[in-house]
Amino acid sequence: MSNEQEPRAAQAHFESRLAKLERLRERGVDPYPRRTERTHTSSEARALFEDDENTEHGVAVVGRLMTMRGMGRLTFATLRDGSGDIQVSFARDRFDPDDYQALKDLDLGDFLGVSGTLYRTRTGEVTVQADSYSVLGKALRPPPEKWHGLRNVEQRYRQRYLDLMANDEVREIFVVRSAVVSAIRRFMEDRGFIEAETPVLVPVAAGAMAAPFVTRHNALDRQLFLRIATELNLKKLLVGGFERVFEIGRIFRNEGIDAAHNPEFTTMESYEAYASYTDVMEMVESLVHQLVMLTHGKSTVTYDGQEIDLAPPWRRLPLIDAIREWSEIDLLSEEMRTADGLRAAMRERGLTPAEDSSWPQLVDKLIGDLVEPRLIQPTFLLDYPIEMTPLAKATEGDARLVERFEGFIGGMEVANSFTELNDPIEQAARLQAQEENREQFRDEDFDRLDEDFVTAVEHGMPPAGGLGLGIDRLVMILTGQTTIREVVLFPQLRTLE
RNA sequence: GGCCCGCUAGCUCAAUCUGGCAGAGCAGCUGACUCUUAAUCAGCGGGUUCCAGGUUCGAAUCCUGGGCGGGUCACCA
Repeated sequence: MSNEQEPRAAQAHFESRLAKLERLRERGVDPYPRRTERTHTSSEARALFEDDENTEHGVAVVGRLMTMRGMGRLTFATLRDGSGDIQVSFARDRFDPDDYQALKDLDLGDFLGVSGTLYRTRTGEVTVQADSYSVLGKALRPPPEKWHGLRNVEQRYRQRYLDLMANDEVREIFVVRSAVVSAIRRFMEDRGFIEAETPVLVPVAAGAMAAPFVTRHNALDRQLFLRIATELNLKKLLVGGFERVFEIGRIFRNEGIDAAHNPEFTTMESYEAYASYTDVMEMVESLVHQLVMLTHGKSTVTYDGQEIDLAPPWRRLPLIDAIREWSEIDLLSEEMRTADGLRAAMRERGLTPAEDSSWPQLVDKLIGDLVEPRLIQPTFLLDYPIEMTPLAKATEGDARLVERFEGFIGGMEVANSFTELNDPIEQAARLQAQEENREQFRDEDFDRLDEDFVTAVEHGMPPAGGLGLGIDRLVMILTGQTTIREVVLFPQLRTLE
């Protein structure tokens, strides 16, 4: 029901529609019937007539009433269904007088069913000449303004259904998103990966460096977390004998909200036994290329005013080289390997690292400030410091680095991959070091030691290449959106009052 | 969290700089109209200008605080 807080004008509109609803009921019309007759979608009906204009085609169409133009004894209306719009016309001489009069009790936004015959109007529009109509769902509130749609950004997010109703280009973004997710699933299945569903509620929020959401299970009387990654459970499946697994799912990180971050977001993680991160690089290039060909029919997209070519091969750039080139800091030198030394060097270059940040945080900031914004064309950054990556295998010949890459497009991180660490003793030690760092730096973002996971690796895990792909950000690139809220149907907002 | 911007009728926007009756289009209501498609024509109604306080004879407008949203910086993989 309409609530009493509501402005008077809105209340009046609501009550006017309620009165029409009552009148329909008084005439014995059920405004919310259980069954619908539909023979054609609106685009099917139009095609049917255009294929053969000389035959009489009877159709029953349905849809939302978008416009209505009454001209005395003749009324035109537009219905919109999932396939598009179709015009219908009501001629008074084809109706019982009461039924024609009752068109007045219809409102924009109502769902209607119309049966009749297809014809072409004098102005050329394929139209259903109605013999009968029925209300399928009376709307008590009006649709957004018909020329300008809904512009208010806050309302677009809070009432996304109105946004979808009014703005075609918004609807198109989510159609593309669906096609992208579906294509990713097909790509993985075609390569022999099987899809897994692992728990969202977990006893330890491990597998990434991020702050978790905390919740509670009453019957078990214990604290649980929402997963911050799907990584560890998927690797347990490698231990169990699946050689190729993936999961498309929501993960949750209790961190800031901005144009590139929503607290819940969707990733595709995959693990392939007997592969390494170089194999994964090729898979990512190939997957993204396939997606851009699907959505654009070519390998290039325009993003934030820049032309980006996603065709393989992508640039491969060692992280250490990237940092050296754009900051002239040699991350491997002795003095840069301490937090104090690195912080001082960053300050000399005009950066503003926090006083209490840990060394991995500083490196992260260095990447974020100086490297990431320059990676507009697709680029793999290779080989990260071991301190910031506890789940990856060390690079051959340099124990300070691990085999890890991140994939960047348009200055955004979209992929993260390791040659997975499968040495249980080293794994336990590396995660233990994360625990100690978290204590020492009071930084909740260090990874956590999950004993169950270590036990699993102790049973023997095959060598593997793993991947995490940020689906929201990929969809941003593929739809030209510069904020994540435009590719998430219901982005997180503060609640009102 | 800092800074900047925004919030006016159901919707899209004016009026805010320079304080002086808060307007328009769409939507709604009444009527006319058998070829409209942003229908048209005639008429009507609709406002706690985000909230609270202040300055003033007078506040949508200026000031202070707050809310929500957007941008940006910081933080955050």
